[in-house]
Amino acid sequence: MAKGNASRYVLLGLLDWEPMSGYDIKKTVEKTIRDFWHESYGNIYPTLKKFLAEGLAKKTVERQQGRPDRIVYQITAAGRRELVDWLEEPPRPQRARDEFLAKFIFGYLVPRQTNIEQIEHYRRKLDERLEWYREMEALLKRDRLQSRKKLLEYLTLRQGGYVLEGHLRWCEEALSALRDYPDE
Amino acid sequence: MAKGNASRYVLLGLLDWEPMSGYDIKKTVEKTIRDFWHESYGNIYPTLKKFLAEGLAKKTVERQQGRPDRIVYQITAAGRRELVDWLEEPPRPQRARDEFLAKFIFGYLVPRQTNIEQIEHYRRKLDERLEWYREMEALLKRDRLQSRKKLLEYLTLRQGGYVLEGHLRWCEEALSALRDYPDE
DNA sequence: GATCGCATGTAAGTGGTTACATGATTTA
DNA sequence: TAAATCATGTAACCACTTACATGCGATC
Repeated sequence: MAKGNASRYVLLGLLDWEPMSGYDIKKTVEKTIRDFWHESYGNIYPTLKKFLAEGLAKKTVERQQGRPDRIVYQITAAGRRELVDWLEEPPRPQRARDEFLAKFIFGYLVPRQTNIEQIEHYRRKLDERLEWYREMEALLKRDRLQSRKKLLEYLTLRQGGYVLEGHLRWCEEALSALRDYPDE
Repeated sequence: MAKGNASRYVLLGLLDWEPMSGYDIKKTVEKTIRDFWHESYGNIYPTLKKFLAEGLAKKTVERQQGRPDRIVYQITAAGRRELVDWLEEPPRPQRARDEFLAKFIFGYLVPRQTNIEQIEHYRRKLDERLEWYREMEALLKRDRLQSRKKLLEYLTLRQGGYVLEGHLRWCEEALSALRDYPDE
């Protein structure tokens, strides 16, 4: 039975994409899956060390001049087995925590104008994500038929697109409802 | 400056709705905001005790026959001040972690049929949420014009609706793309 | 001369969850 | 008679995050 620790398996999955250093993992997360995942160095480096101890990955050290050594981790057969075990388990029900909505629902305690400003701020963030999304979509759309791996990458991104669209529509609805609402 | 601990302020917010026991808080979360929030007793009870120590809430004990005492917590002026401070701060950027998508994107390591089954499982969960959503929407739609508090409650729910819709559409797209995909 | 990118790591702290303990009452 | 509801709590554990430390080379 796999551990409940999803982060572990995401790191294993990234190493299955290709051998990487801890630093590379951070970059890769921020470039490719940042819409639904994040990792900190404080989590990455200790986890990679555990992989070595458990035989789920092996390392090779790349000496560099004028730079620290790169420690590149490669997934092992045992690592891939653990990853597959986890992949086959049904995902655990998500326990949501949306800080924006939490603030929003208690927003009757602050002026209406504050509610509006917070949605506008939220929308600007969404616009930034949308820009990133469009670039990624253009990139992935082309080779989505190459392999199931590519198709799954593309579809994963697409979910982000649907959700973004939903959020943006909501912003418009919420803004116009609040602007129309009479002052108390 | 408010602490980074959002859970704390959600509990304070719920106590602002009305005085409640820890048990009530759990029920209220599951009935009204479960689409974007969750709480465990192991978090609720210690937090309520801290509120007492910090003067953010006060308690009254309701004796009952044949049942344990109910300890009802009521927010204080100081508690409301802390809550408002938090509400006025811009929400911190969300650090997403979606376990379903994490499993999905590495799904090329398991049979295509597993990918399909996991989406179907996911969609069934969404259908359950949709049912709950429709009931709640009918309830809240009526009195959304009563007060800004009600309007914000309704709008919060609406975001859930937009996101649900997006997820459901995605399921259809992903299922048909995967069903069409040739076996390797 | 400051900051950014490269690159690795750790120690202390945070913000919880899980599992357990208790026990009467009501419902299936 | 088993399980669910009511009701409170704690102790052990977990999965991280934050802040710090190091240090060279390149860019602004």
